[in-house]
Parts: sequence; C-alpha cells; structure tokens
Amino acid sequence: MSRTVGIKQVAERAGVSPGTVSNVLNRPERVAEATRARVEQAIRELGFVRNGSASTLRAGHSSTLGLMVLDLANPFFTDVARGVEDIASERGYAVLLASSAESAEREQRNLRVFAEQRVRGVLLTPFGDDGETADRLRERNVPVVLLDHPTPRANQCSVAVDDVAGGELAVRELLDGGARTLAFVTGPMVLRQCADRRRGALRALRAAGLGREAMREVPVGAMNARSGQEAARRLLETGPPLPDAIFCANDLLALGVLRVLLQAGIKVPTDVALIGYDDIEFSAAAAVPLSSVRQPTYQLGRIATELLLEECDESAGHAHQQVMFQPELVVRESSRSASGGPS
Amino acid sequence: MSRTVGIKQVAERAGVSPGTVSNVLNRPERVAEATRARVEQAIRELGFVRNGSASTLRAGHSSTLGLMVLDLANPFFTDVARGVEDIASERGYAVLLASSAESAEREQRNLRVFAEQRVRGVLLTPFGDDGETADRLRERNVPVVLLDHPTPRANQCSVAVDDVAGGELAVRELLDGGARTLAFVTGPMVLRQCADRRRGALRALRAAGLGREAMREVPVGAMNARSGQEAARRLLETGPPLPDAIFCANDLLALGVLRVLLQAGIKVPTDVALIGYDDIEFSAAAAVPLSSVRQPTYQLGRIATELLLEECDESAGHAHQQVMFQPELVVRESSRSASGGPS
DNA sequence: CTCTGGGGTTGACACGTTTTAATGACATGA
DNA sequence: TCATGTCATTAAAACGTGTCAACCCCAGAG
Repeated sequence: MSRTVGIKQVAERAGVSPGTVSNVLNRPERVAEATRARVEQAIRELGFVRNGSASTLRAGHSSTLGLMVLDLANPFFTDVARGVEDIASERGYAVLLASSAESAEREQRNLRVFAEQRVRGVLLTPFGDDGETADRLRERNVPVVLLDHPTPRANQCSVAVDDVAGGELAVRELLDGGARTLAFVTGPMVLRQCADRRRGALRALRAAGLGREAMREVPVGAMNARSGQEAARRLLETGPPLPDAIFCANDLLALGVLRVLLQAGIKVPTDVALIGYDDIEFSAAAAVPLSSVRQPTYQLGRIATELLLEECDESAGHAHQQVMFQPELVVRESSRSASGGPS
Repeated sequence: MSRTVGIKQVAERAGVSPGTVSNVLNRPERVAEATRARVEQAIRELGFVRNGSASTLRAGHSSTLGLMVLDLANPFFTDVARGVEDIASERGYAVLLASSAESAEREQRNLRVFAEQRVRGVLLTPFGDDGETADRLRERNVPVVLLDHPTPRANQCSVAVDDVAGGELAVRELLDGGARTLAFVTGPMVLRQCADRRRGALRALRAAGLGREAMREVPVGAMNARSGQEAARRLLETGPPLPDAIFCANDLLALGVLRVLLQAGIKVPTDVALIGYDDIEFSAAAAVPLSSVRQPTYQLGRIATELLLEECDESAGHAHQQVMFQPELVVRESSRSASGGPS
C-alpha cells in the first residue's frame, strides 16, 4: 500500500531537499555530480514519475500541444498527425489529439478540453473559416497555428496548400481529357477546403471558355466514402445524361463514387472520368487507380509544429509566417481514357 | 492585460466564496438556486475555464483516458478510436490518443506521458504480449483494459476478437477455393495479432490434411501497405512457382500485395487468390475487391471504454471481464476465381 | 423564550511541483 | 584573521482547485 511517491519521498530517500530533486529534474547542471547520482538512483528505486498536473499548475501551462483535425478517419489527417507527433516528441512535447469530426459542436467541446488542460499551443484545422475560434484562443494567450488553412492576417501563423490551384489542376486535367460537362462532389461549403477547390474548378472552367452551368454541384454532408456513395447514387438517379467527368473534393468521396459507378456497370474513365483530391495511399490501389492532387501532407504537420513551437518559445522573437505549398497533379487511370477521352 | 481568471475571480464577482464556486461546478445541487445563477453568470462574463491541472492535482487523478493503439494510420484503429471517443465524451471524459507505431520504445514513452498526466485509466493495445506493461500500470493503481488483446488472467479486463478463429476462417476460405500452396504475409510475431492469425491458419491447414510446409511465411517489419508491397516483391523475386493463394495478416498488407501483383500482370484471383484481415473500408473498393475477415471494430472501442469506466468508478464493485468477439468472413472477389479456383 | 436541526455558505488547508531569496561551506586573496 | 566570492543546497512561498469541518441563519418544536 505504497503512498503516492512524489518529489518529497525521493528527496527523503536521497537525503536532500525537495528543491534539489526538482533541480535534478529541470536544471541538472546546477547540482553536484555526486548528489545528482544519489537522487537519480532514488528516483529509479521508487519508480517516481513527475506529476504533470503539479508542474503545469505551477508553470501556468503544460508541455502538451493540442492537435485538432477535421476527421481522424481520413488518411490525409493521420499523415499530418504523424508529422506533428514526430516533431513534438523530438522536442519533448506530448500531443493531445482530437477530431472535430466535421462538427462545430465537437470542435468547441474539444477546444474546451484543450483549454482546461492548459495546452501550450494549438494546431487547428478549423471547421468554419471565420477565424473567430482561433481569435478566442489567442485572446487567452494560447499560440495557434492554422493547419491546412491559409490566412490573410499577419497576426498568426498558418500552413496550407493552395487549394484553389489544386482545384484548377484537377479540373483542367479533366477538361484536357476531353470532358465538357462536369460534376463536383463536395462536402459542405463552410469547409474552406471545399470552397477553395470549387473556386479553382470554376477558374479552370472559365479558362476553357465554359460557363459555370457546365459543372453540376453535388453537395453532401460529410467528406467520407459513405457520402461519396450517396452522391453517386444521386447522380445516377436524377438523370441518364451523366456528366463526362466527376471531380471529388476528396479521395474518400472519390472512392465512394467510384464504387457505386462500377457497381452500376459504368466504365471509368471511358464512360465517366474521375479525379479526387489528397492522393491518399489507398487511391493508387483502387479498382481504377485514382488520379488525384497530391499535397505534402507529412511536411504540413512538421512545419506547422515547428512554427508553433517557435511561437511558444517566447525567448525567440517570433515572426508570424503564412506558409503556402503548391499541390501537384498525379495522373493515374481514372481521369482520362486511353483514347484521350470523349470529345 | 487581464490576469488569469480563476475560481477566485469568479467568486469575487459573484459575491461569494471560492468554495461556493467550486460547489457550483462539482455539486450544483448543494447550492441555492439564486446563488448558482449568479455564479454561472459570473463564469460566463469572465470566460472562466476550470484549470484542469489544479483539479487533477487536488483529486489525484484526471478525468482523461489514455488510448494507445498500434498504428493510427490503420483504419482499423481509427474506427476503434471513434468508439472510444464516443463513449468517453458521453461520460465527460477526454481521450489522450497515442500510437505506439509498432515500436516498444514509443509505447513506453507514450505510457510515461500518460503516467505524468495521471490519466484515470488506460486502453492499451500492447505491442508485446508479455503483459508486463499492463502489470506495471496496475501497480500504480491505473486501471487498464486490454484492447484487441485477450488475456487468460482473471485480474484484468480485456476486449478482443478471436484471431485464431479468424485466421482459420481466412485460410479455410482459400483452401475451399482450391488452393493447395499458400503464403502468409505477416508482421512481426511479437504482435499477438500476427501470431494468433498464424495459428488459426495452421489449424485450417491441418484440418485440410496439409502440413505446415504448404504455407510459406513472408514476414515483414510493419503492418502497412508499404510492407505489403515489399512482401509481394520478395515473393515474385524468389521463385516463379507462386503460391496458389496469399493470406495477409492485415488488409493494409493485402492492399500492398495486391498492387504489386497487378502491376506484375498477375491476375487475382485467377492466378493467385488473396485474402486480408480487418475488412477496412478501403478493401471493398480495391482494384480487386478484397475478401477479408471482419471484426466489430467500433463495438470493440465502445465496450472496452465502458469496462474501463466501470473499473474507474470505484463505487461500483467491478468484476473483471474478458470479452471475446467472433470474427466474420467477408467473401468478395479476391479470394476465389469465378470458376471455383485452381484445382 | 430556548433548543434543535438542517440547508447554505465559508475559510482554511492540502495536493506536488517550481522558483527565489537566503544560507552554508569552502577557498582565495588581502 | 577577515573580507570576499563561488558554488551547492535549502526553506518557504506560490500556483488554482476540492474538501471538510465549522459556522450562520432561520424555521419549527418544545
């Protein structure tokens, strides 16, 4: 029935004061070789583990970062998370991982948990794009880096990929394949990712001399495969004249769409061309290997974390940065038929 | 330059003592209607957020659960995590999510973070199977529920799926399809999942009157698609007589294998049959829809969390349970050719 | 009138750590 | 011998919350 072992018990065992133990833990250089060894042995013998809450309470903030993504089930975000964790743990930070599951309510709830835990900083892929959420955090002196979300404002860091350019790349590819009528399968427009990719798509249309009526929009509630299937069914039901090509705001959506199309006996890309976004690992292995728009996912997480830690480290004068990567088109089989597509 | 707002500031503003504010937060029924309203308003006005570290410090434990999985990039585990988060947040608990990335060192490091944060309990998919890790946690009075890991020991809870039965199902399916020589693509044998599925596979072989030499084992370092590709390349390189069928310990491995086979012009299932494990969402959408072994993934997370919370709630006399689900075979196209397979 | 009881509220302490100013030990130089 | 300085260690005071015994007030009973 060993009582909880704290810095005090360690001190007693090593024959020093609690303050010295604390010094061994935090500024080992200030303590004499011999005593340090004694303390360290006592720590091992007692199996002491520092009480993080007490440290946090005393310091006013923890050594934990909060990472909030839109959807943990999306390989895109787990890749980002890998990048975040790698850097964070390298620097001695732990990561509190949470998913807003594309719901404003869950986002707020999770941010409250972050706040209660007094996380040192937050990496946020916001659900809405108003920036209000981030502002509220900054008011509380919590550094925030926007993740996969650009910002025009100079008072905060952000790391993002140019989704307008990406949308343009995708649709240009479809148009180059010969498509003249399109469908855009997308999640809710409050998601900046969707809105920007749509803008890019429209831009590509315009550049090709087509009006926006050439692209039918098929909005669904979430950015996952299930919603993709729903979208495809809706497309099939509402009219036989299928579009020449479909642009999905997301690879998950695209995989769902693809599945339903194939089940309905529709050939991809011969009957309908298809392109997704994110280039998740599974896209290359799909029934018809999926063309997509690749982003430097892992890098996104790394860079964002580095910026955040730099901002947390008040010693260094930190200049806010808005990093913007360029996406890259990955052409596989789904986007244009071997013949060059319908014309 | 507002000073940090704590229970004390709230008390002052509401004209009550700090103790009362604490009561409003933790035992609202003990405080009179009118004062409660006043306090709650003060809380809103000041934007007060309870300091979790202080609570934790005082209480001796947080209201946070630790969840450690083998691989966050594996949809199997993100599904489990969804189940965990749903139950946890329903009961007012937060979830500290960590991935051991199939590395003993990372597992230990993350568990140390859990320990420092004084998590209330841990859901653990252990990397090794010796049970020592779980024991050490229990010594510290941290309730542990083993997740996706059965235990014969009556002194702890566990939730698992019968992987031996699953391995048997998978291989029997391949044998029923006419296969006589097999390959087993698997992660390291320290992973219980791999070891058990292998045992099941061997049992199926025996039942069919075949010796263990009928199944060639192809071990790889990790349970992901990249490793699957590596395994397939190794199979292709080492000899033209390919096995009739391949059993992968994991859908991720199977997707990797599938990809390389198809690239090499090998027809699945005509030339080689293939079956995976987990039935992740992407398997159905693969180039050749993947046969697999389905587990009640989401349920796994839910039940495990319920058990853990029950164990944390010391008031209720908690009886340790070992829950074991049965897996289910999902036959798609990859496991047997339309003709009934080679014979 | 006093006594009793109970609901509502308070004040003070404890939780485990970090930090700061103070203390002690010891050597050096005057 | 004493002043001075350096280095290692210590004692004590926070940090913000939860708990618990004590307290106050008022109603109802005697």
